[in-house]
Amino acid sequence: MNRVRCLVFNAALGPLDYRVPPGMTVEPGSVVLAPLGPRQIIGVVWEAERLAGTEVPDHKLRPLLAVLPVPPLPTPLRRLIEWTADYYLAPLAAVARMALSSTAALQGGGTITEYRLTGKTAERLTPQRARAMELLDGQQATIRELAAIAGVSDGVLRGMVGAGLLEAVTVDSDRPYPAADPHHDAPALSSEQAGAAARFIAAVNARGFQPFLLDGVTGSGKTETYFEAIAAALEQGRQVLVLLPEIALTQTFLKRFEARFGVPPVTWHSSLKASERRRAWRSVAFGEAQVVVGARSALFLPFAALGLIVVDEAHEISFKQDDGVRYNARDVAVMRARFENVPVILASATPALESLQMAEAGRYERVVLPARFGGATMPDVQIVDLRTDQPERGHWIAPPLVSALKDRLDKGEQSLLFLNRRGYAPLTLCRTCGYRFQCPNCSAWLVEHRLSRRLACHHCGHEVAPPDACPECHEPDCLVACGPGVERIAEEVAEILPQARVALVTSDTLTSPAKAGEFVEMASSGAIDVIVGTQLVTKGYHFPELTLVGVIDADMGLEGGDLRAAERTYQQVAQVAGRAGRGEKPGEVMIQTRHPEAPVIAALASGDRDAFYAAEAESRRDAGAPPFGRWAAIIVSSEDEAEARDAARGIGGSAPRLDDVLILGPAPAPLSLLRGRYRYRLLVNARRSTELQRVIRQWLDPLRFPPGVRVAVDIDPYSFV
DNA sequence: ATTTTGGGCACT
DNA sequence: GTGCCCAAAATT
Repeated sequence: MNRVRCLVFNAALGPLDYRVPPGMTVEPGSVVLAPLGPRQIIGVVWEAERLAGTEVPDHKLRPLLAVLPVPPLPTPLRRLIEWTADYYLAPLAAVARMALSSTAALQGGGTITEYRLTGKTAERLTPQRARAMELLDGQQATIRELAAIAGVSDGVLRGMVGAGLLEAVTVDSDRPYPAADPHHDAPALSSEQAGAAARFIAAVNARGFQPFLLDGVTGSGKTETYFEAIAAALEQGRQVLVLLPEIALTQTFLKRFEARFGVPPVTWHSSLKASERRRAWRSVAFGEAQVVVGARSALFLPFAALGLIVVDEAHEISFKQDDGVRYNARDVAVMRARFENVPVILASATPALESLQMAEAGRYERVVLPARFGGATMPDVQIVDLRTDQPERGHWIAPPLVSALKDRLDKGEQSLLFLNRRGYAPLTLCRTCGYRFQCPNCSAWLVEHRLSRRLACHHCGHEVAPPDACPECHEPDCLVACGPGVERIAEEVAEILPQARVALVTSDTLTSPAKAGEFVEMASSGAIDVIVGTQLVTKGYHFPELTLVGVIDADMGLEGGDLRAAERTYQQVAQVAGRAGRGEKPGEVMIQTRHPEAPVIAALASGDRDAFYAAEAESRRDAGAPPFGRWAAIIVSSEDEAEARDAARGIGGSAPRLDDVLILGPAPAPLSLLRGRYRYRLLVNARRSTELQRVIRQWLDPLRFPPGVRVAVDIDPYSFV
């Protein structure tokens, strides 16, 4: 009997065996529809020897219902799915689901109805019909498009369909994307860029696994360099995946791509509509999409003939997914390249220590672009010590930065103030009774958003209108905003420089590509004097007139639950500093801090990147932190506080006692209440050589928990929140 | 995850 | 015996 093992899309279910009915052919990777009880589910045929399953006798097997009209998931992708599930301790079905992320795509391509002239003529025509007959000659499009071309209403055309003058044609709506031209507008590269590009091109042509660390200062032209590698892959007729942090997927990047290759790339991100998602997924699977630029989820697309992977801004922590399957797209990208047997380029001006270490160990080839493109110089960095140069009461911009801002305004140059905190103020309290506005679902303060008149939780989306009186003591007009957010900084700038044109740039103000485009347009044309923004402004933008960058609070990132706090602060400040002086005029950066002596601040001041990385490496080595040791977090959550605590204690109580594994906790997680769930956390710290996943699997697998308790394991965590 | 099943219990 | 609720088992 012809039986196959299937991975079905249900994380609670193991692999299931089915019978292949006569006349149906399947192979590993085939996407199939299978019966399950009274229901139908989607599954993927898998190599039986790779999926442990309980033996079921032949007579119990039910036949598969259908093979879905998509190419089988390619072998390298199946190996990647297995690796990801194994490494991140995630159910195989949950990972496989990420690869089949468009249900619509699995049902087949979409169709739309277009119309064209039949060639028949009528003896008498109304003026509109005559006009349409003339203008629509040789055209084929939807009714709406034809109506626009002919300058008549839909009704006229529908009448013509009825009269047999127009005929319907069903066309594939998932039509191929226009072809990218590798030679469209090849730029002149500096000799350093050309050298780097040559390395990448050679690797693409060699068609083998080769990881690169493209390490180049901000403004050194990394993008142009890897564009040449993309061109090489296109010439071979192979596909390319470019991963970007979601916020860098801007019009700016797409325009640069279009300028180089003549057409925009295929994009993939979470806000695609179902039909766009279907079109993109299918064109990737059938090998038609040439270059896909996407957020981390693009990593699991079913490329038919991948030739190159690029991870830009590879240091970005947003490549780490923090719910569901907690994978790091940067690391999974390297594994995908390995299974696909293609080169992968990790590009960054501020690489993660983990990536630098891999380069030093010779596992990645390091390609360096040490200087800015076109002769621009690196900005001059100054430290503003907030302990001696105090801002006025209720203000956050210190005197030296105030005078620098005035100076730029006088000269007609642009400034950028960076503070990684949305809203007006992070805390609102009652002056009379001390009441603080807190989220009912999370252990977090509500952030005041003055522009939208809301108090909002940044973790769960809870919002309330700010009341006039204190909810606790009912005293009117007693609520005070504590601490700064970007809105408040913008207000302060307006106060200091009343004549300046100030733009506020956060995810609250740049809510659409159109608004982002508008901002870029205004900033480039000199219609903005001061940009105040969150990390949204730290990347992707290039404003030649921007000569001053002020970092409002460089110490902020050093607090909070981040294992790599110093590194992240370094990266954020270095990235935002890199916006300054990219044109002909040199840039200046002022960093406000209360800890000028902290190694990360000192390194930023002196521009001595190597010293920072060396010091950071040393402290990580001492702490047994990555890349010298390994971390994992176990997060136990429940809507019931006691239930979560008991489950966490149960896990702690059965912890293995091993020499090279240190287990901390359980303790309440820093965000002990998140979206209505109480959370406890254990941290596992192990030597690099430890088989951490095996230890955790053997530890947790035998344990059973009440139905409301969720236990999540985070391998290589970034956030300890 | 969803559906089916079966046991315990109250009620007729 | 029947209906109902909830927990446990099965789903290939």
